[in-house]
Amino acid sequence: MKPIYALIDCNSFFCSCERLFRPDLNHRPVGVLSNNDGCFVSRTNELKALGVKMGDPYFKVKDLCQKNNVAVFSSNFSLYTNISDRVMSVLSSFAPEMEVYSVDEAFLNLAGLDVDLNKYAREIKETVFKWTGIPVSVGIGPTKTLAKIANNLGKKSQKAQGVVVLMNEDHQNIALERTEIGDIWGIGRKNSLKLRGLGIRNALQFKNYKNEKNIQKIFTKLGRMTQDELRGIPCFELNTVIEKKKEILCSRSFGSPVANLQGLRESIANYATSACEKMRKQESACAVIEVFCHSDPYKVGEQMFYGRESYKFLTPTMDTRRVIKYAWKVLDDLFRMGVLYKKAGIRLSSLADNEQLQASLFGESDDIKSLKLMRVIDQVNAREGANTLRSMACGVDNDTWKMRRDHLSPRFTSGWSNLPKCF
DNA sequence: TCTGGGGTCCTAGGACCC
DNA sequence: TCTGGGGTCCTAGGACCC
Repeated sequence: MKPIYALIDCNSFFCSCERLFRPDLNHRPVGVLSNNDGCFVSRTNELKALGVKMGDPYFKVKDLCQKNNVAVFSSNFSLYTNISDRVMSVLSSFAPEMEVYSVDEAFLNLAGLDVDLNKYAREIKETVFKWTGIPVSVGIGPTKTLAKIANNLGKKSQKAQGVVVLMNEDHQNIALERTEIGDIWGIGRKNSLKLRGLGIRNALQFKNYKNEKNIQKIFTKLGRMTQDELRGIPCFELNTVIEKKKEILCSRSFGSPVANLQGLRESIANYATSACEKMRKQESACAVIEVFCHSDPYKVGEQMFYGRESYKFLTPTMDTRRVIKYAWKVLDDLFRMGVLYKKAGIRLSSLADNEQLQASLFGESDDIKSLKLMRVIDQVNAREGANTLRSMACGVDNDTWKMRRDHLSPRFTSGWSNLPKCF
């Protein structure tokens, strides 16, 4: 049976989450900042109308925001994932198959359902809003890429009211003509420039471009598949099983620059700790770690320093202590006196299922005791709160490298003391 | 003063093997 | 002296996504 994809996308998701607990913000422009209060990662329509773009650094538009009474928030991911779970749970009742594509998007396969697609899409939208308070848009098409395009149009068009169905080719062609080449899912900045070089400006022209070999050559297999998807030929399937991550990365920019090795070591120990926690949660162990640190790439007139190096374990490990120990060795090699570091991070890769753990004849390996210890630490931290138990390597009371979150909303859904009060 | 973080996939090219 | 060629695996780097 041919698939019928519905893409459901939450409107201005992070902002909508903030508004849930602050209905007074419903008609005010709202924006949510990235970590470190760096740049905008979510904007409501009112904020977009003021000309603030995705990724705009906050400091550049601070005045504009103040003048226009914009409500600005630091990102509060525990709140957003909590709300996301609720939205996904509602969505899952509308089709037998669902792929959670990101924190604010999901694909459903509606094939085989005996419904009027337009009506059903509206029902999905209204139900999610009624049960969670989050506004969503729904786009429907025979391929994921067309569903994405339908969804985008639904968001933009007043008439559509957040719902667009693109199941017949005439409608598809009209939609594709209105879609700029860079707005197609999978066509980014670089590739849209190259396509413009071929005289292709919108999605319809891309669909009708006949030299497929050329497309394959310039834009690789993914570009070719995207072209077929525009033609209604499904190339990307629904991924209904949640797969284990193939690599786990944890990195942060520092609140203020770090010049000493101790500060870097503490930050890396913290990032390693949270990366390892994630890794154990999916029952994996890593064979390779990579540590990186660099200075501020935006500082003009200063030499940019970028260091990265990896370490390969003889046997995969899931022991935070072992990861920190070798991450520090790598870091000590990377460290240069006199560099002002702006960001550091660690990547765990070559992840294997932890059942495959085996003792090494040479060197260290995880033993039963260390596995048990890690389990206990994870359990305690799950119950008592993150970082209740942690390595001394993570440091105490050293705030220099920590990130800034000056506009954080209360933890409405994850801290009793922050429950909204009604009196 | 102030510019995010966490992922995936694809390809090219080198190393290595027979 | 003559110095192949195909397959596989790994890695780095690029591009993309949200």
